[in-house]
Amino acid sequence: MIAMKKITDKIVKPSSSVTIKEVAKLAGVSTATVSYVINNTKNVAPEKRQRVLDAIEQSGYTPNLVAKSLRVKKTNTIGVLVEDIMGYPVPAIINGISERVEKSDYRILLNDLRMLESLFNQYDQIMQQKNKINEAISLLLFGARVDAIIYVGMFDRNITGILNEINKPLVIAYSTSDDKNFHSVTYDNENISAEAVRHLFDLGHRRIAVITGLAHTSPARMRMRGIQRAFSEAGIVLDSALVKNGDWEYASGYSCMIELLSEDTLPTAVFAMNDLMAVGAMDAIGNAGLRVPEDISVIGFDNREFAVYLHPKLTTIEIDLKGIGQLAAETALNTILGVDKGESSLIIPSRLIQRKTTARVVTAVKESALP
Amino acid sequence: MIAMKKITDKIVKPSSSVTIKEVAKLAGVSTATVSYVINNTKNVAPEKRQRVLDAIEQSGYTPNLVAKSLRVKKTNTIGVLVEDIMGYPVPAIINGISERVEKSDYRILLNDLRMLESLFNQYDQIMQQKNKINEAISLLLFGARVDAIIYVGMFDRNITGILNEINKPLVIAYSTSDDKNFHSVTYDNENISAEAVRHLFDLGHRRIAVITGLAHTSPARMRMRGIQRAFSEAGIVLDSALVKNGDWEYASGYSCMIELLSEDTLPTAVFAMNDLMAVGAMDAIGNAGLRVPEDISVIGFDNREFAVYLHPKLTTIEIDLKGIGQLAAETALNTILGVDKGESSLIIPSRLIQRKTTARVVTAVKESALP
DNA sequence: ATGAAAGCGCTAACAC
DNA sequence: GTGTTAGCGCTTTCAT
Repeated sequence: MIAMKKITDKIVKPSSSVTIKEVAKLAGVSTATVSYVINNTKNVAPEKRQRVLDAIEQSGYTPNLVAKSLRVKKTNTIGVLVEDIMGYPVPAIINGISERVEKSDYRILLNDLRMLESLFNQYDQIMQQKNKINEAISLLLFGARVDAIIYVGMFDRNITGILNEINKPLVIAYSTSDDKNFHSVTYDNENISAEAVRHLFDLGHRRIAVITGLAHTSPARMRMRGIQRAFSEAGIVLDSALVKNGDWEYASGYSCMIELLSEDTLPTAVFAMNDLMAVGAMDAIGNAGLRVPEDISVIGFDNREFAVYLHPKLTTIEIDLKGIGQLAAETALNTILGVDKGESSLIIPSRLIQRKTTARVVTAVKESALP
Repeated sequence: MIAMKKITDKIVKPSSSVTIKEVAKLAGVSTATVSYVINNTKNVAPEKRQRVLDAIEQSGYTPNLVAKSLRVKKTNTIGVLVEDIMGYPVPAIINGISERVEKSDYRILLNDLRMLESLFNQYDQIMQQKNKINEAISLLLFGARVDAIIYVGMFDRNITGILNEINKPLVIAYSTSDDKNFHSVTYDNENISAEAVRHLFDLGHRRIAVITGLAHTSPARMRMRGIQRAFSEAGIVLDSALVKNGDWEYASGYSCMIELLSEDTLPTAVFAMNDLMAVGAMDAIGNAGLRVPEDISVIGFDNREFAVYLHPKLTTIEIDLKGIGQLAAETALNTILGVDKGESSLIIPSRLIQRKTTARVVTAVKESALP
């Protein structure tokens, strides 16, 4: 009899149709009692509790979360609003969010703004999309009733003008915001840029060129600040003729490098503000008949997947994308619980990855000839 | 007065606290009437309808979707269960799903199984994860009450043993399933592989090597079938000494190519079953002092992002990932509506992208010297 | 310790 | 054409 019961238990499948009411009847208790044991919200007599547990297993009961959400006015769902899931940092950030959120029994409602299609990289047009953003936020908040929103940017820019009358936590990941009503978690630009040039200094480089990103953008400015700090701290002067303004794209890396190559005295190293421009620079160097890193060292930023398939493998800076996601989720969750830590702008450290495109400045001596 | 009212309308913010009841009171009608106009579900007198519309705008009312879901037993949400969002095909597939689903006013509940962490590419262990998968499905279905599930695979393998007692549509994207209870939408492997070797034939190649993926996997077998078909249709024999078994990873592409290079007569072209192995092969060729495509043509599969940063740019096969996502969503939506088209296994065509690693076999004549 | 019952916000009979 | 109202499945107050 007991054995039979066990077997019966096994073959039962979860079913959407069984409710708390039926479980209650099966266990011979009230629905309230069932609710108490499910949520551990009140003491119930051990034997009753067991009867309930058995009834749950026997019936394959799974609580209807939407009914619960309606009742408790809390969905245990966080809305993840991404500018574009195809944007290179986005999946890794979502990965981090997902990992953290799952631990707390929250779910993710994903909304993809699909900005890459409509923008074609015209960053300036982004602000035109504010309405679309605010509409999505409204839907998430007042329609789906998510408990918090994580906004995942792509462009590491300052987000402003987002609905400020919102009554739920909003944390911005990757991008930043001047608006102190929101939390933002982003990565270190300045210190790591300084570290990158220090790495070049250590290798003996002094004539260091930099290919910047779009000059007015926040990351370009912050990276530049780090670079300048490293120079001034080392008492070395940065030759302004050696800084060329790119636009984050491959082609600009290529053309900036061409310009650099036409100078009277060549740089011995170049810091490109992202990997795309770094590849462009490498190609330009190669086409000019020079070699990386023997003639010119190059260092990128982002550690894109392709960095490791380049020849030689690209020395670059890795952003802890997953860490950003985790911390963003952590922050959202804490704010929901009201244990907000206060600090509104969090920064995750970045990391320099030394690969093969940077080498010591030694004229006419190949890397392979070094000890 | 009118003008003032307009201004007042403008500054009103959406608010989560206003319910249909308050709108009804504001408009001087019943909640039923409000519901009728919101959902266009019954005729209402034009002036009443207008009063309701005004009241909605004035109050900033947004329907509480969780209440509605509970009532109509339908969440307008589709659960997207991905094996790992970091898997290369996944974001593009989600992109396609998102685009399609948004049009029909559905939302996406994202669940990331994060298999990459736990698997380390031990495909065989995947089956051990069945429990985890089924648990996630149960949660989505019976907890969150999604209306359908799209399972996004990474490994293009046959999915079996998934909960078969489910009462909601389940469509498998990218992977396939023998289980005819589910729809699956995947991409073309066989025809496009045949087309790739035909491309090589057209270029005059006859000694064509192939570096396969893990031999027992479904895509490896299907691609091989396409290759063999192309050979037999052309009346050319495939030298079995020229097919080497790789494992999808870079290193295997490299080592297989090394073996190939040690043969008495070299192949003039090699078809690697993915881009990773293609790069490995290219590197081996380069290290052996030979040149791509002058000495050996190479062709990959997947059109990974890095394909375009290689030297020369990789000729490869592009899978229409976004199309897979769109069709998967379309299928799920149709099944929800009961307008299921019947066909359980859908296949999206792939596309050959001719870039610079394939060239005509002409000994001692460089590509650039051709007309 | 337990249960009866109200009510979360909405929709859809059903009655008028 | 419009309103009344029951009820979706759950939690939680309030009695007991």
